[in-house]
Amino acid sequence: MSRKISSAGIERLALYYRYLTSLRGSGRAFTSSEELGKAVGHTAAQVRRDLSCFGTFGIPGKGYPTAELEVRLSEILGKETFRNVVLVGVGNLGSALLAHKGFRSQHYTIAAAFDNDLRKIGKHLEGLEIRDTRDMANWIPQTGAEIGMVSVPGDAAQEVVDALVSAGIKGILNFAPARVTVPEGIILQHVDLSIELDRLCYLLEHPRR
Amino acid sequence: MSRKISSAGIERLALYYRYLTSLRGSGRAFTSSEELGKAVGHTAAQVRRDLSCFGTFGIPGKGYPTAELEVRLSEILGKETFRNVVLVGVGNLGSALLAHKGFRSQHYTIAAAFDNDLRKIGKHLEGLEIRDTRDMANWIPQTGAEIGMVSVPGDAAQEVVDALVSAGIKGILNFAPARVTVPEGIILQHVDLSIELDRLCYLLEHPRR
DNA sequence: AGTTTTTTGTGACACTTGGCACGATACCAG
DNA sequence: CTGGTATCGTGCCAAGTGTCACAAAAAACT
Repeated sequence: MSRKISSAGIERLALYYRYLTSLRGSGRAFTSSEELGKAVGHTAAQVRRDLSCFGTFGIPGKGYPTAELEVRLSEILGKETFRNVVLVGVGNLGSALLAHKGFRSQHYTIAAAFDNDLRKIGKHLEGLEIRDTRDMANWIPQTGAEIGMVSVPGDAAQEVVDALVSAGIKGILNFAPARVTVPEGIILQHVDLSIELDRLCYLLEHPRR
Repeated sequence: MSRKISSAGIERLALYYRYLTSLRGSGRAFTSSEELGKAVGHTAAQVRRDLSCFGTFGIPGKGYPTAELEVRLSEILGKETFRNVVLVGVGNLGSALLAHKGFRSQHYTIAAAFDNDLRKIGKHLEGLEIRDTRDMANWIPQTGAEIGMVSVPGDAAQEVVDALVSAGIKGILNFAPARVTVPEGIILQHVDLSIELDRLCYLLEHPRR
């Protein structure tokens, strides 16, 4: 067994988990790789390969026990408990992230929000006081957050990321339209809206096969 | 020459383009694969490989002419002209997308916005009247938009996507936390915020290498 | 109990993708 | 005009990723 899971595989795991939670109330005790595959748009073999990276919980002839698999996936994905996240940049996108209901159902809580705009600092949004970015080093450690979401203008991104790292943040989700660098050991993921559109356009105009 | 560009490669092209536009005012007439690579966090060889998919515009010993390369990339990415996009779902995230300044600078215009909430329909946001989702079939063709962004709750996503396809939309950027299916020939891309966080968490807890 | 059915886990394979290294090519200096 | 230097384009290779197909195992049925 045991191949290393790919980055795309992690995404699939999260999708399997989401499907299992949606199944939770239905009384279904078992599901199959085929069903899981259909639910997330991949082949049954892909599902089995992904799951096999973490041991064998399937029962030949029967499938996967839904409850058990859900628990196991929540462990693998680190969702056994709620997880605090901090947000920097309370503009349009940042506000939307603050208000986003989906995070909570996925066991994420935004524990602090920061901005450098004096007109925003001190205001409350979604029950959270917006604080000065210069206070990040003080506040972030108290929250226990290891993850930071960055939604500031592109030219402020590197500076903010550096400050987050100094404050002890270990993983960063960067929504700013700028490529930034982080020290060794810090995990960085980009979510770049314009570039997603660009990719879509390219694929529209250059049909594959 | 000429290998097919990968999906990740398209993203890199968009980054090269972004870097070149940032260079525009600087008077630099040439750049090199090494410089481009450094700017977007990849190797020089990667840059050359990506660009070589579309012909040879580099000059050995000198590099790439910035102005010419920028034009060529804008053609490849379909950015010669502004492009209309429609938005469905004017909740938190949808509003943020409407207000997002970055789209305009990347030659995208949101030409219509739809929602099914009667309290929102008819209101104006960012100079755009929010219309009833049931009118999509009438309005979308007039906009000439080929791309739709979907930011509705997960359980409404498939329905909305189907309606967009019926209205002639060819490419869909789906922000809803649900996997949807589209007919052959329609391009679909997912941007799933919770799953990006999940991936980050996984990578935090399972250091690679 | 034995046979059939279902579904898993995985070895093998094919394909994709990124990196290296080197020949080719254009500019530049003398 | 000739040699030197910088940089490109690309053949080749190595690593990573998804698919297929099949043996093995559990369950269901008679």
